[in-house]
Amino acid sequence: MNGNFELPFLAPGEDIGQEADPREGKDETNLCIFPFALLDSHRGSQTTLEFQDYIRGKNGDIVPRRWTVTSPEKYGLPRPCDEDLYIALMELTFRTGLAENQIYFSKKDLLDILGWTPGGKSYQRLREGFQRLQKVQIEARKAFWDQEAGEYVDRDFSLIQSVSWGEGQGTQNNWFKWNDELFESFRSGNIKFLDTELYWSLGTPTSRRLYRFLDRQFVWRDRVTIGILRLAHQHLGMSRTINKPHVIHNKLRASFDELTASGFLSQVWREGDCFIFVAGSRTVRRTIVADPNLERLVRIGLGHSIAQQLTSGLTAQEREQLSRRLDFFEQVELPSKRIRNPVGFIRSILQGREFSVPENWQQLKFDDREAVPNDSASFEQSREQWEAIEPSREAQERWEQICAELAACFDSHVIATWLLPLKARELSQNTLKLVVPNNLFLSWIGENASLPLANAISAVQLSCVSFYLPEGKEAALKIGSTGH
DNA sequence: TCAAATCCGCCTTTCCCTTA
DNA sequence: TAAGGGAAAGGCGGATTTGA
Repeated sequence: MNGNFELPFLAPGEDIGQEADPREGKDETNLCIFPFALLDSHRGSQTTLEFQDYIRGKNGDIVPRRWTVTSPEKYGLPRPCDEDLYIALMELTFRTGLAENQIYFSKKDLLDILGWTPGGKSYQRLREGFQRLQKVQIEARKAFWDQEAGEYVDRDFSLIQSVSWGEGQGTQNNWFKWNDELFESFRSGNIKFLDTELYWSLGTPTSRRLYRFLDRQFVWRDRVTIGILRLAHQHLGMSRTINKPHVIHNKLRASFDELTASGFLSQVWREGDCFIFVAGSRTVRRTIVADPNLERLVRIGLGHSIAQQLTSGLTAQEREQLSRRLDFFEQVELPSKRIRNPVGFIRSILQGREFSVPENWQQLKFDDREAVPNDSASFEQSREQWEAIEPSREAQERWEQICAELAACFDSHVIATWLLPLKARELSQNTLKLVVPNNLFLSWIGENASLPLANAISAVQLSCVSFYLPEGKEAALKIGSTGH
């Protein structure tokens, strides 16, 4: 299940039935690595920003990754306040569960999220911010991972495609549309959680950008070592004229203190020309969740904290039932019924703990797919065999390590949906034996994850992963380490 | 009628750049 | 390495307009 479903259209201003949780934000995974805005509004005349770092390419070669941001002189480059606007727009967008690319808003709501006082120049800043996000062009060279091609690819895009700035109040005439490619990237799962309560509490643009960058890095490790100049110039966007490590260190001291005081960092120190950051207790690793249902609920549109609250305390059996209930909702109810308020619908299911689904609905649904058995008896048999498989503890821990490595390539819901459910049966002779629930998983892994998986296997020093079906039959797919 | 939206002006803050 | 100047944006509060 990849959650690839459409939600019914919501009219402007229509209540989506979700309790807004404005502190649950999202960030596009590429936009937190390289900046798209000035760090300092005082460099207003600048119309180009260039950033570069290096990644390991398809064949293990070191490939330069370039990120060029340009803007017409008339509008200028996005400013720090425009970056805040982007975070606020992401909050708004994900409150509607990615239902539509056309997002309606009230100016007052946006100002509330941004924490700007309604009045003064706030409305003007808002309007100009939209214009700059619309006019900015990003040329990303080898910065986007293409799952189909299995390599990093080039992308040219703006952030916002169109904006309607109505004169009236409310949400009737005020809307914006994300750039199609960017919106598709959100839908493909190239997004991560952002603790916006922490984000908005940070006092300076530098702290906010450092937080977004490090939060992305902490997704798959606790400690980040990075060259001082590289961090300052390529990822934070500080002026290249500030090129002495001690000067940069002094400028970043306040941000380090702020992030340490907030609990996001536990320690940060300088070793030669590098900074070493250690994640603190507030670094939330939501990208790999123990309960895949949680990610699915968030994707449907529930706020993370609400989803967490409603799924906490479920027994293993109830979690399994909920998973099947969500399958039924996504595959049968949503396409066939006119559910006006899917978020409210799902909440009522969770609150009532009513997870039952009609008998044999999977048979009807799965009959269309060659990947699963096409009679209910063999389907049931296969499911029983799958449930009877006891993972080996050592092998399972190794598999979770591999999944953690893959967080650099795939987003949470992808890992939670397609990879974490696999059961690691055995680890012998440096080979990990994994059992997949059905052929659908095999074909997905073969098509989308072969290369990243090979890299991850190499990173945890294994030589090979082989796959088995629940009935014990070995699959043709086998992935070996790329390494050394 | 009242909340939302807009306009305006003044003071504060931020940060690059220069100089000692 | 630190301090000060300067330029530009941000913050804030009050007055006014708009529209449901």
